[in-house]
Amino acid sequence: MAHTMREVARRAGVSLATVSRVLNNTQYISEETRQRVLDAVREFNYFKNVHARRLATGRSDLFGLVISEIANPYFPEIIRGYQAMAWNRGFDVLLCNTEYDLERTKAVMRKLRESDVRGVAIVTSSVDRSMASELTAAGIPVVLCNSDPAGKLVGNICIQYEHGVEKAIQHVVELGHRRSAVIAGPADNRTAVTIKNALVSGLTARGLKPVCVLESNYRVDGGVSAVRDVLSRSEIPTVVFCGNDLIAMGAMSALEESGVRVPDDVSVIGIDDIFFAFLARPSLTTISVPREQLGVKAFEALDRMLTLKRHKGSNYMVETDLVVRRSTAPVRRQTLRVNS
Amino acid sequence: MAHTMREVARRAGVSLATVSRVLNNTQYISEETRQRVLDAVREFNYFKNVHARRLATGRSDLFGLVISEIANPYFPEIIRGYQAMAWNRGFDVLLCNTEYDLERTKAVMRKLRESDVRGVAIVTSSVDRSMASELTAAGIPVVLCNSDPAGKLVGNICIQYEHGVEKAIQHVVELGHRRSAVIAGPADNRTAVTIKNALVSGLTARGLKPVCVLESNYRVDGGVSAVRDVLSRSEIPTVVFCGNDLIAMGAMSALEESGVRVPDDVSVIGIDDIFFAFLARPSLTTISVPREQLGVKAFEALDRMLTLKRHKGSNYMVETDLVVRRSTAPVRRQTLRVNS
DNA sequence: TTGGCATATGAAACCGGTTCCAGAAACGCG
DNA sequence: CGCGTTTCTGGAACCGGTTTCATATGCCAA
Repeated sequence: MAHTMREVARRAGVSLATVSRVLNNTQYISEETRQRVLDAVREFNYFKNVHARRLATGRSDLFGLVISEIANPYFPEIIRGYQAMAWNRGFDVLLCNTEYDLERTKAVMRKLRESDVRGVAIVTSSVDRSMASELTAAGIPVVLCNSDPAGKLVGNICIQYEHGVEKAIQHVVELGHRRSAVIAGPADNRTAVTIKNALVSGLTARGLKPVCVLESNYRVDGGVSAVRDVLSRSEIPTVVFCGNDLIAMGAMSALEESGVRVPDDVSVIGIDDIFFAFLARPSLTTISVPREQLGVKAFEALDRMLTLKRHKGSNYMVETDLVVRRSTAPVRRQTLRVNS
Repeated sequence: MAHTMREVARRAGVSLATVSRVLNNTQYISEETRQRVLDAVREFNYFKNVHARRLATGRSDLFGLVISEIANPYFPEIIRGYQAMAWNRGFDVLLCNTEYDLERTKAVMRKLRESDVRGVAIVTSSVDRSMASELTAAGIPVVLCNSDPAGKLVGNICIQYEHGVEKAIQHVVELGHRRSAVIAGPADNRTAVTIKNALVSGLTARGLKPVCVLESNYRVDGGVSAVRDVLSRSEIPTVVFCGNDLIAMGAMSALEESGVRVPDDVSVIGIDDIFFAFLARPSLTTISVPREQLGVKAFEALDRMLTLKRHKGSNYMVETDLVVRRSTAPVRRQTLRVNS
């Protein structure tokens, strides 16, 4: 077992309280005593026990971050932004993934409460507000993503897909496209629905009403099978809007596999601008979401709620934008022929 | 503030100890008392405080995992494997990233000690053994990756690159290649050096001595600039071995940009088989590393050391294999011409 | 009837820190 | 010189649980 503060105190010939004061830089401590204590600390290679400290202070220097799965390339930048903020302020991050599983999500909420974290950012829409209320009920501030407006102990960060979507539509209109398709994310996902609606209404408003709107999972294989579906129909679109970049990559693969060239025959647009979007071939035109900034904002939102005496949350927003790469091109006039 | 066990005890009309017993399923407790306590718990929506529990038991139900950066696509699967093991056994994971920064790394080690985690897996070679010794000195078992042989409180998991490398070389030999190049990872990275040596000696042994061996960072841009270097030389290789998949992707980009076709003119081989390797165009031939399994093994190694009375660590290994995709092809006879 | 054991519960010590309160020493000022 | 401050330190309560030890009851065998 490691050394305790008592041992250090005894070694330095001072009281427990004094050691604590030296280590926390509080109160008046004579330079001489400080040195004696620090020497003893060094000698024992002493470390404070976080758990004891947390218990004693009643505060936990921990912030929670809830994502759905680490393997999803959407999250890394969010984590990084959030974690950087926390670390810089001397806090730690408890990273939890729901794995899209309800039981697991409940366990996560429980864990967060037990650890009495100072605040929790939930950046996946696989957790709905009612689950979060368990945290707020315990007085823990929460910030959500694309959820309902903020309230007591609840902040909300809205990703403004509209602007990016608008620019994307503008882009394809300029390229002369007339027939579009939408491959949205899962229908039970708040964000996916928001995006789908933004796309469909935006396209319709510009006279580009999609020839089909499909639902899919948020993974590559979802994009693959959705494209097969699209290609099996009578009317083939010249541009496909995808609910995220993974779907878009699956879509591109499947298109190429069927002998449809991207972007010559069909243009593809994704959402998120994940790290690999620019490495795809052709590199992916996509609506970028400032994810690192999202992580930063999420932390700030929590920090703010904690300092305010009335723990009223606020609404924040982050903007999206279009990143034009090589997966979009002008329409070709002739009709498309698809391989068997 | 949340409710405490004392309040629950008072509400249920029992003692503190009894509540603890009910909640931990220890000792003899009458069914009637149990129910009364559970009712009170439900009524207050009571949660135990982890910190208090940890302090009281002296154990921390936490395992540490040290990586270099979350944004690196090498890590997600490792994290997932490790975390899954921990969760299934009722443990939590404290995820720490060094960001390749020495100060930060020290802070991480400190943090891990303070949190008195049960064990730590260090799966990045940016942390050397001497840093880890701070943990073992405190009696915390550690498992490393591609490090020195195991010892007291130290386990080691070796990724057997040799087999995968051997198969990769076999593969390119069969394709008729004669001139190779190696773009290795950073020279100050243990693993990168191991791989480089395996490649160079393997290639040399098969009469394919590389025309050049470059060092690079482990990122895409590293691959890009390394390829520029390669192409500026008099002798152009027909196959390029890369230290990881990101380098390989950068290499492919840079090659295509210079008008060199992959795999027609030059074949490219990566290492790791990250998620995006199969999405690259052309899809990347690569030496796969079973990363999820690595995470699982790392946890098992720690678990084992903890149960053994003598905390002697063991050596483990995980195998690599070649995944042939589209970035490798038979050599073409004619000489390659490079764009300006 | 009594001794012994299993069952059920409470009182209190303890984990390793923080912090309040009090007291001592040193200092400044009238 | 005496008194109020400021500086420095120790004692002890406390955070919220776990766990040991002691006690009480019920039951069965001797």
